[in-house]
Amino acid sequence: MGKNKKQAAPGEERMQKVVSLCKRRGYVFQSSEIYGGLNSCWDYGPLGVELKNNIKRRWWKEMVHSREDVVGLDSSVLMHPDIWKASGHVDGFTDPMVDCKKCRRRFRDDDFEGEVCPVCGGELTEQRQFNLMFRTFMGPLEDQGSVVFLRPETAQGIYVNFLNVQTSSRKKIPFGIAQIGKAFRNEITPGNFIFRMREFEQMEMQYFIKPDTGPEWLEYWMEKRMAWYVAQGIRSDRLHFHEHGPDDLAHYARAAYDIEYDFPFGRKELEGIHDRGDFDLSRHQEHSGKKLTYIDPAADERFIPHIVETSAGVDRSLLVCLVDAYEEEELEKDTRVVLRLSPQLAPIKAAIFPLVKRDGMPEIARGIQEDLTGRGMPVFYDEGGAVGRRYRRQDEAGTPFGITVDSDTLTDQTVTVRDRDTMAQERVSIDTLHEYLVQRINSWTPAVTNGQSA
RNA sequence: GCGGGAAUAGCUCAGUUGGUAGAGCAUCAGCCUUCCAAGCUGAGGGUCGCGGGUUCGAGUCCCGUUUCCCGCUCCA
Repeated sequence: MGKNKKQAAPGEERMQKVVSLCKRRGYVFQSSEIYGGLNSCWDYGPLGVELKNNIKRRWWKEMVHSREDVVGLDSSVLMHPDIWKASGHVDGFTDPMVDCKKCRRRFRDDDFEGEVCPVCGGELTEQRQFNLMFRTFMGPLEDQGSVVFLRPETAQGIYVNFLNVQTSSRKKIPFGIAQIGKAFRNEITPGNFIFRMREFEQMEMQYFIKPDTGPEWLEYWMEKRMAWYVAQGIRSDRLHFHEHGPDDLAHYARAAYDIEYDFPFGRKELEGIHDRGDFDLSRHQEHSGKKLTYIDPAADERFIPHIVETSAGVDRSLLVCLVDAYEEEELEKDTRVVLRLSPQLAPIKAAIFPLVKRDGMPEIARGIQEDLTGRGMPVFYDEGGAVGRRYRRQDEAGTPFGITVDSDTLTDQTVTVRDRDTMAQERVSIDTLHEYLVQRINSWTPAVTNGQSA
């Protein structure tokens, strides 16, 4: 127990430890740090970018490559300003707000009528506009006619390309369009590390369906998306569905479920799965004047498709991976900090150590490193300090396998492969090492969670 | 945006009533070591978040500002 240390709530403390580890090991740095930092912006370090890319790659593989009914898209961040009128973002994202000077509460101006605070009766500030979209200018002239917005979501880029994609890919309904990309929101209150940032990345899939088949597809995608998180190794007992009630249902949605996770700072949204009906395409048809009708001559059908979307945050997924994987394991002599990332997501797949720096062990270890690297496997070589210490460093970084060259290697050409999670060792022949590791990584399945959160 | 707390080496922190910075760990270079942190020797690294002010002198006092954390609003 510390002396005058602030009493941190257990969750808060755990969160700080993850943030600290992120910086120490090169997962996440604060943006513009040497200039004092920039609020709500974070940079991904060498390990962070690997983890992030792995998450995106696995999402894409599941949502696009492993299906014949979903194709990809990469639309631009800057789009025609009218798109945001059609989408409702110009109105919906511009909230008139007032604050109570007495009790400090904040209200949407349209939440109530009157001159005083509905809670305490105190005096209110003047109405202020909060536009959650970032504005900038297209071209060198900064006048009203050149205003464009940084997209606050990637979905609209999909909707406005619906016909392009559908006709060029010759997809028939039902089919989906997937996209991964940055989005920007001037959040009133960012925070909780990378949970709510003003610049963030989304993984979205818009699934176009026949009218009024929303409920069944909603159910289908809810199940798929939940299973995806579990397959990435996230503890299922920390994942939950949350149904939006009539009050918190967005303007575009007919029905909406969130996948939520029990973060150290509370149960928060990870991904939204929404039945958007025909809201989006109807609105764009109306605003653009272009017919956005799906036509199937064979079936003699024409209609504006309905949409079920799955909209996930890349950064939030990454945070969940880290928070979920972080564990402090009490051993006899010390505490082991281990990041139990799925081997498929782990930035470094294996670390290679010579047990001692002599008898040619470093040379053999270097040879193994070169071989694995040459085959495209991210590995790490380390010969500094005692081997136990080197194992621990990799435990923190989430590296699933430790390969050690010892004196037996000199005679029988085998190495030990040490498992991050169990610390158990196995002897493997060097010439089958790559195959062995690939097999271990690909065959990995999440452990069954026992319902007990740490 | 409002209220509360914080900011000193990469990390965790110490710094007495204001006298111009220290520890452990980490890093690097050696040495030693046959498998799970904390063996030995040495080295590098800080204009104490930033900007003002008070003072002969500010990490220490005052003001402003930025950032982070905790509460109120949002939702990927």
